[in-house]
Amino acid sequence: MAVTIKDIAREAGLGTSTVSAYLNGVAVRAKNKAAIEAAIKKLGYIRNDFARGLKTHKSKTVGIIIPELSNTFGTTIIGSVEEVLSKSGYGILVCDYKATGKTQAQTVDFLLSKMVDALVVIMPDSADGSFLDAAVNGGIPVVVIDRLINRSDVVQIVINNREVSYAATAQMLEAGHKSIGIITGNPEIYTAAQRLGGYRDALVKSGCFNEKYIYDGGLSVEGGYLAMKQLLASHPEITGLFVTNYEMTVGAIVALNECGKKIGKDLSFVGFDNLDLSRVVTPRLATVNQPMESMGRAAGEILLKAIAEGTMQAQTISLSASFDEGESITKM
Amino acid sequence: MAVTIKDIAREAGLGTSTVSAYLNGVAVRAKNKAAIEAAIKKLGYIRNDFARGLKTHKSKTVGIIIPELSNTFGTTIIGSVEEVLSKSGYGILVCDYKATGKTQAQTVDFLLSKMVDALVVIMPDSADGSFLDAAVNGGIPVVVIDRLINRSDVVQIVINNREVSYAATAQMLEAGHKSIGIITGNPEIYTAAQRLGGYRDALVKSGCFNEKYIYDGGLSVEGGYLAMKQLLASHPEITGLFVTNYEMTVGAIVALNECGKKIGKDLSFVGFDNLDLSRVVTPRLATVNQPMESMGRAAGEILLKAIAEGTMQAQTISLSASFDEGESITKM
DNA sequence: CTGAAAGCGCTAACAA
DNA sequence: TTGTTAGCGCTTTCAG
Repeated sequence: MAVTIKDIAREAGLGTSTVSAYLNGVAVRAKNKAAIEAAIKKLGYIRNDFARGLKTHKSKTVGIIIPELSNTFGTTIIGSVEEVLSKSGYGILVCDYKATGKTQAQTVDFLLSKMVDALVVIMPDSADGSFLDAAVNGGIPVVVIDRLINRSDVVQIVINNREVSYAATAQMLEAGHKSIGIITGNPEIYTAAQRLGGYRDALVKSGCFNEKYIYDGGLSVEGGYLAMKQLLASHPEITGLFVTNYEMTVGAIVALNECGKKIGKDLSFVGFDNLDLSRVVTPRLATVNQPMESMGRAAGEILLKAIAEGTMQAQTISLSASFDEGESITKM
Repeated sequence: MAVTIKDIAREAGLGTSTVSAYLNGVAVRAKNKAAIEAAIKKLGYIRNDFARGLKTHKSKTVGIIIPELSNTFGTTIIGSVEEVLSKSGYGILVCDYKATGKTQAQTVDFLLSKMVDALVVIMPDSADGSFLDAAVNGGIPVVVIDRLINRSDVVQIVINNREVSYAATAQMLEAGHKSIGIITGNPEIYTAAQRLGGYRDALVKSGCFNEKYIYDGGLSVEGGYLAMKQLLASHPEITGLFVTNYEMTVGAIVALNECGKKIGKDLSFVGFDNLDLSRVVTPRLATVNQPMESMGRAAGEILLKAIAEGTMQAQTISLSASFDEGESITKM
């Protein structure tokens, strides 16, 4: 069928192991090297990684699991993971499971049968980490990003959600706002709970906390939009708002525009993640910004090291998000 | 090492071929089926796709080549390709080559050695399609998306760039604008040339064409930003603007905001791709919208069919982009 | 319907 | 250094 190492060996008048050695960077006599290179070019040889992987039990690919590819935070992370890995010759096998109705566990099995050397899980479904059993039992290093799960045998990378949310909320309090709302996600989700926690801490401390000002935006553009509309209708006294992810921030702003509310003027606003959006809105949005590139790069480097050393130090890494004041918080 | 089909066979007291048959959906005696399933569960068997692929010459993965993962158009396409493919049990191997300094040809080789069953190329570098030689010679079906290349043996999916750009420009002409600028990319790039062409056609036809009103925004946010600033400085007489991709649209709007120019009021504006952005800008942006989901889905379906049939009908498919009037074009 | 056995293309001893 | 050879785990004839 395809041209194999055997064909090259015959063409070059050598044994297969010599060709294999050359292919793997082992020293080969100069004239043989030339002969092999000529044969490879002539026959158009391309290595079969399946045969190699079958032998070596290494695939030089890492699996990436993400709920959906439409999430900008997620794709940004994937990009920086890939950048690090590809420099070492690794490829990434990306699986989104939401749109396909698969579970995380099924996705892990799928990736495992593709012999991935490591796994990156972005935004795991829940704190229950049992879906990673097969991977961990198989000795595959795993890095989880964005949300903590109950496992002490993987590396987890998160941000200081609570602190930065506290800081964002405090900023509005300092500007004199007393009625501050939040649009967040289901509190069973780690990040949503943490971000709500920081918001709550700040408000409770200053005696301004009001349970009624908490809205669930389902982490989606649509949910953020709806939550914003509801908030405007039921609590017009609110003068400050904290929205805790990018998609909901987009939705909330659409709703504000539709209702003719001016950001900064009618409502002080803190959004999440300074992606395309906040660069475009007037006035410039105050935002909490996650260090996505660092998160992805860290994941890639940790995995590369783990693969090379055959072992990985389980740990939880908390990176710091930054707060950009923008111009959307007005003094009362 | 790992648990193999042999272990299952022994555990179930059967031959390996029986287990293999079961695994591949071939009928097996009920009691044997039960025994196999029990053994699989007990031993935690996961199929080794390398061994299978080595035998079958199929990997059930398709390679995706894209310049960079930070491009929203690209990741949206990837998402819908993946959605279609994963429903048939295929995985995607994603390679971005810009950030890693690789060439497209190297990326093709990399993917080929990973035994991908098909290839999707999003936004190829140039019209020179020779980088696909190895893939096509290897009999692998290829779909190219967004930009045409010089090859008659692959499927190419593009949009009606010229027509829709003509329509967008005509819309501003009809509103009474005479001085209409464009921010576009290097005309050596297929889409940039086509979009500029549509713009030019419309303006030439109405006698309003001015070479000086053409700005190169390098297809990037930064480039769009800079081009917008230059345009405002050198040609304040311009009252209408067409920006020909998403990133440059973002950049241009940032620049307008910074300069205190009101969209619609000070400058009529047509952007590209109604992603998060245009939903958020006030007034609602007029945009040319590419059918990204359809493009990705078409690519996935064509490839699935090509793999199943072992042959693919080369063709160029032109899908229609739509034009959304928005509220950013004002009558003069 | 089931079992034995021959490879798929490659790597890694081992011997030369 | 280089050639020979034995598998890696699976599918797939071919008998039974």
